[in-house]
Amino acid sequence: MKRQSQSELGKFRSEKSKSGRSTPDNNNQARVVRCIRSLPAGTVSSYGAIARAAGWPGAARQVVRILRQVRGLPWHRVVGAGGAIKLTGENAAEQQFRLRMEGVTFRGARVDMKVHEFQFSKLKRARSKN
DNA sequence: AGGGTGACGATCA
DNA sequence: ATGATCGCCACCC
Repeated sequence: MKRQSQSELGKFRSEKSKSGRSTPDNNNQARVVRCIRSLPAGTVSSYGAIARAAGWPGAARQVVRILRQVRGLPWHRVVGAGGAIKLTGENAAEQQFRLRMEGVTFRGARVDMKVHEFQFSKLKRARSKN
């Protein structure tokens, strides 16, 4: 079912990118960076959620790329969907450590999203008339 | 141009 | 919970 949403997003994106793609992905990158920097300590968000919040749905993998190249970002506050730590080995351990240091709690191996997932303002959708 | 690659995401067996 | 698939995106040969 939601499988379809991915292809639909794809269409939406490609059409839109064909018409309004004046700036490659610099703008997107800038927005993604802002979203990541806006994450308060003790909260987390997912790659996909960041992408959507930045108005770039479906670009979870790009979020990762940005996360890797832009230094100084609170990278540990970005996890996989459902709160999964996607890094491996030492890196995963460090991310978990950093999160715990900020008071983030886990449910098994995943971050307790119910409690720590940052809610990006969804005014875009909410403000149908404002 | 064509194919491979990821700190991804959703589904299904 | 785990692994396989398939879709998606920009990069990098």
